[in-house]
Amino acid sequence: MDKPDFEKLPSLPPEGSRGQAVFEALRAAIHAGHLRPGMTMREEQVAERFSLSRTPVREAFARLLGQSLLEHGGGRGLIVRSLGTTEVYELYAMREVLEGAAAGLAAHHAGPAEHAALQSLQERFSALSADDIEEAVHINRRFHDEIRQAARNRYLDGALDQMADGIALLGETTLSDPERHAKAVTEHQAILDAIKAGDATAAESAGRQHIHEAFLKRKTAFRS
Amino acid sequence: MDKPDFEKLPSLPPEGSRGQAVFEALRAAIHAGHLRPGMTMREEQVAERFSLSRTPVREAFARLLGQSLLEHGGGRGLIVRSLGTTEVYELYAMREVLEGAAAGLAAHHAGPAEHAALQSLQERFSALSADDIEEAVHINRRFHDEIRQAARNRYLDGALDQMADGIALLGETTLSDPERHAKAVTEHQAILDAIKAGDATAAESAGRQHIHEAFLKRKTAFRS
DNA sequence: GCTGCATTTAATGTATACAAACGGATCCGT
DNA sequence: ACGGATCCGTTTGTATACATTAAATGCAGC
Repeated sequence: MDKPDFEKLPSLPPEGSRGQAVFEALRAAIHAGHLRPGMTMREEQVAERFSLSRTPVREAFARLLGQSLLEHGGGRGLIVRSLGTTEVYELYAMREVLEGAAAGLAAHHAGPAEHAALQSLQERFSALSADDIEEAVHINRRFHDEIRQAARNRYLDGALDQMADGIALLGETTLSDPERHAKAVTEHQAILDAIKAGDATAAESAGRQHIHEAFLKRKTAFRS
Repeated sequence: MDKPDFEKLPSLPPEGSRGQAVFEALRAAIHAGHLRPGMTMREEQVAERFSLSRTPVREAFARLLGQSLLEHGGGRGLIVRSLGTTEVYELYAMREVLEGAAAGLAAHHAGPAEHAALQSLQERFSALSADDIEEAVHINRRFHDEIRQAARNRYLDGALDQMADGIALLGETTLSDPERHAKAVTEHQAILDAIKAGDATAAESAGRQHIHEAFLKRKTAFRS
């Protein structure tokens, strides 16, 4: 249970209340990998780091606990959750469903502007060299975000946010493998084609398949 | 923006911290219909009602805000969220997906004991007289809960909880109509048959269809 | 009589002080 | 030396007091 490197934590966004700002900062830190599963934090530590009192920190912790990003560590602070193999399986099973649903809904609702945006992202994604992992992750995220927006469903949005939190806890991306990147390009193309054709059933199927492939890749990474 | 009848609020469960207790009490009050959309609450009001300070109440509010059950009412307290027609559409679209997924996963994972439990609930549900709405709602909920448990996916669980919160905000059940009850019996039977047969595809389809029918019923109720 | 601004007021946001609960270490008894 | 109970320190849980902010109100000017 090592301690996080608080120096690297992002500073607080000035918008909104401090409590919400702390919440977002910690969530961002987990997503950025600065806070990793197993790390422990005390309320006072975080409060000092951000030059605040414990009160807004507690508020942030309450929300993070509610989203299962943190858990009580008995006497010794709060712990960044780590996912067991069962949970990873469940996470990907759910993500298959949700990304499938997002693609399906996007096929219904996406307009020409969104088709073009997706097309552009897809072209940039496929043109990337295999070693530029950071950019690949970035564009991949924007591609999926665009689909999510086109789906126009705030509940789906919320559920996908939960998925993103879970994936963040897992750490390393599956896109680090060049072979996986190449496959992802093909899978994205299938999703995009179905969305442009307005074929919800095909889009849903392609979306599910895409996550399923990522899951298979993730599973092999486990055993190594 | 009337004020809630705080007298009818359930008392605090003794387990856990007071903050969590308040959270659950308020959530239960919304589900029970004692707190209805548009009602406003101030921190101090709730604190007095439960003989607490504002601190644990704030913690509860933070979580309720995180789950979009409450929203800031500007200067005048917090407001129980009310759903616009767009959100209702989105809610049911998402619920179709999730209940479908639950049925599909249940078809994979459910064992004989769960088949029997579902069968029993289905028989009790179909035997109900048309005017016993309260019991119908109760058994209906247990039926869906049983499927959810059989699905064995905690992320799906969380997402369905969100759906339940949203439905609670809508108020009246669609089961109040005798005709709807009869249809629901048939639809439940289709889900049950598919689960018992281990046919995930059919189960998912039946689950979606069931929610879709409820949605159609809900839409007609709007216009009245 | 209406509009705009200043004032007032009531609510939330934050800080600090205190209480309770939990773990860990130590000391006693066997 | 080993087991157990107790003491102590640390950390969270709660209460209260203070700061801040945003809406409501009243007044003045037009």
